[in-house]
Order: sequence, then C-alpha cells, then structure tokens
Amino acid sequence: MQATDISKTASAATIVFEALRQAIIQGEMKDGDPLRQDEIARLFNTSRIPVREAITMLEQQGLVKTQRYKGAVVAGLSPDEASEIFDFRALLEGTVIQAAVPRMTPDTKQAARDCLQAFSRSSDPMEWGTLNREFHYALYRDSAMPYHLQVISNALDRIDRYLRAQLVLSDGMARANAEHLAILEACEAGQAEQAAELTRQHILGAKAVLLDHLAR
Amino acid sequence: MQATDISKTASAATIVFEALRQAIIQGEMKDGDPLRQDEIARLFNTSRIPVREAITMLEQQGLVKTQRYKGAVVAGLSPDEASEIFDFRALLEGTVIQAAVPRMTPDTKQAARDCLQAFSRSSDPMEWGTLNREFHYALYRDSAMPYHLQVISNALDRIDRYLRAQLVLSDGMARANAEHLAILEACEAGQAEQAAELTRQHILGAKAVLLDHLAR
DNA sequence: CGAGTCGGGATTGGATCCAATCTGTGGGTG
DNA sequence: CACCCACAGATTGGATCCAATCCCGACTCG
Repeated sequence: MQATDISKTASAATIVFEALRQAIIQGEMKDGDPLRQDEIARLFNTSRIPVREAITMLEQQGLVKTQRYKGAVVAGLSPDEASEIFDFRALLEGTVIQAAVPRMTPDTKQAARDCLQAFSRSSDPMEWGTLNREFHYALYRDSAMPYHLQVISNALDRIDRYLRAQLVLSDGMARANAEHLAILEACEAGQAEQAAELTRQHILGAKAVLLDHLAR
Repeated sequence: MQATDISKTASAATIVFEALRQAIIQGEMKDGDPLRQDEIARLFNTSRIPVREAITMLEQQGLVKTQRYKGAVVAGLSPDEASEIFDFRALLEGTVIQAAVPRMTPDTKQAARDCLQAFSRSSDPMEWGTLNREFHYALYRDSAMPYHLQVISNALDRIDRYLRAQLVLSDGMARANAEHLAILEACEAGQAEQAAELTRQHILGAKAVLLDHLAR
C-alpha cells in the first residue's frame, strides 16, 4: 500500500502560494505587476488572510517586493542581480553535481535521459523551461545535500523566467541540448569533476547569452 | 541630513518575526519548543494575525517546522543537516571573501579589527556569538554580492545556536580568535586566495569540533 | 495659472469572531 | 485489565469587520 504523507494536506495559504509562485516564475505575471489581495482572494474563493500569508512567503523568497500599505508587486531582476545569481548557481550546482555523480543510481540516469529526450522532442516553449529544470534537478537528486538543493531551487525560481526567455533566443535550445548531453555523458562515465566543470560552463554560458540579450 | 528609509516602518508581523528569530537563533528557545500563537500575541499586545505571518516567515527560513492544526515548533538540526550547512558555508563564504578582499575599504578593515578586539576582550558568552557574526559579515561586506550575503545570513541563522555552543566549548574562543586574526591579516595583505582558504578551514574546523561534541 | 489642501474611493494592516482539527481524559465493553 | 469511543478543552485555520494609509482628483487661494 502506498502511504500518503498524512497531515500534509495543503492549507489554503500554501495552495495560493504555489499558484502565484508558478504564475510568477513562468512569466505569466510581469515584473512590477501588482498583487491585489482581494482580487486574488476572489480567484481562489477564500478570504484575504491566506492570500496575505502566501504573499509573505513569496516575499521571503524574493519573488515579490512589498511596501507597507502599498502592496506587493512582482520583483524583477536587474542585470547585476541576474548576473550574480548565475554565478551563484554555477558555484553551487557544480559542487552538487560533483557530489552526486558517484552516488548516481541507474534510475536517476534513466530519468535524466528521459528528460533530455522529451526536451529535444518538445516543441512547446513553455514546456522547455520545466523540462530543463527537471533534467538538472534529476542530476542533483542523489547528492544527499538537501539544503543545497533547496537553496538552488530558490535561486532557480528567481531566474526561471529569464531562462525560459533565453531558451527561446537564437539557438538557445540547440545549444542547451548539446550541453545537457555532454553533462549527462560525463555523469554516466562517472567523471564527477568533468560533469561539474561542464555544468559550470553551461550555466555561465547561459548567463553570457542572457546578459548580452538584456543589454540590447 | 540623514534620510531614513521611509515607509519601511515595521509592521507588527516583522517586529514579531525579528523578535522570535532572535530568540531562536540565540538559543532562548530550545529545539522542539512550541510557538503558541495567542501566547505570543499576548506578549506583543497584538492579535494572532501578525503572529501567524511571523511564523510563516520563520518557516520559510527553516527556523520552525509547522504542521497543519498542530502548530509550529522550533526546528533543530540533525548532525547531518548541521554538517551540510557548514560545508555550504565554507563553499560560499570562501568565495565571497575572495571577491571582497580586492575591494575592501580601510573603513571595513577597521570595523573588522574593532570586532576582533571587542571579541577578545568580551567575557560575556552571549556577546561572542554576535561579535563573531559581525566580524565575518564585515569581511564580506565589500564583496558586492548581496544575494550571496543574504543566503549566507540565512544559513548562519540556522546554525547560530550551535556556533555559540561551540565557542564556549573547550578552547573554542582562543582558537577562533587566532583564526580570525589570521584571516584579517590575509585580507589586509590583499591575499584573497589565502583569505578564502583560511576562511574555509576556519569553518570546517568549527564543524569538526561541533560534530565531535554532538557525537558525545 | 500654479501650488497647496482637502476629501472620497481603493487598498492594506489588524482585530475579532466562527469553524475545523487535535489531544487528552473518562466511561463503557469485551 | 486492555481497548475503544465519545466528549470537552485547547489550538490552529479562515472569514468578516474595522482602522490606518495611500492615491488621485477637484477645489481654493494667492
């Protein structure tokens, strides 16, 4: 029998939070868009209380900025901030994948391969972002570093919108595909240091492309 | 004239949050202690609403764990989790100090020296923790990496209690003092790589001492 | 004509009230 | 005597209501 995480039934606040988070990181809400409490409350058929809690969660993650008595708006990223987060990711994700490679199970490798295939076959730009993320996350899964993973996930939330944009750019898809394949092969060959270096280059490459695009 | 950040007047929720955060990271509340909403509300002369928002903030930072309809308790750290966070800090703080050294202003160096002096003169174990933290933070200040700093600060919150405990242990103070001095000297000499390595060793050393203590 | 000010609507922050759930205790039953 | 169940108090989650603040336009007065 499959035991389901009891007592983890979502509160209204977390449901609203997840929905808003998705809307923000997928770019449905643009930078600076205001989050009206009672508008959101009506959308979810709740009162404003859970909405407010959801907004404070979003603020803790840096996804919105709030001002007292003025409300919350979707937080954008300056080029400097984006650049810093990419550096941050390169540092962390390189380290994490290096720790993950020696522990990587066949299951995980298969999952990563599946993501990669789906990624290259998919034609829906909106799906690319999630598959891209799933692929990376699969490779880190076996690192046994849950705290690192959580922090990485938060960092990804902050730049996810921009990553999606970057994938659509020029040959972003083709390049990402090639780099992903190289990373996966390094993992399968058990070359941890190589996988780490490729991951770092992959992230810093994306940063370069994106910043170049933002500058124009 | 000194312009004060207008409209940043604290809401009740953030006041409660800050107070609870301090109480937790300074160890006034032990692992597993429950946070009763109306008890806290009475303490601060507010209703439970701001208290609930404060608790969701604490949960986002990992300082408390909540279960639906059962409330929040102060979140402790298993040895594994503590160990991981020390590794995390070593990685990040090494990188950050390396970036900070070439940009470090005389003011900053002076501030760090002051901390160090106060640290060695102080006899109040409770003060050590804050001075220790101030010292480190001063050295990172000029790194121009605000995101990294924020993440480091969160990580510190999680283990601050244990760090304080470790300082009181054995010759924790004396050793920390010596290591701090070495780090500061490397910074003043402009040896960024050296400062980074010393910082990493400093953190990993503290981790070893603490884990050894926890095991017993 | 421009600057200051004074409302009114909109919006957020906080308080109070009600509903849902947990927990522990006592009684009944095999 | 162990176990199960019901009920009551305690506690959290959510809804509704009131207060504080902001925004914006119109009006007044020099």
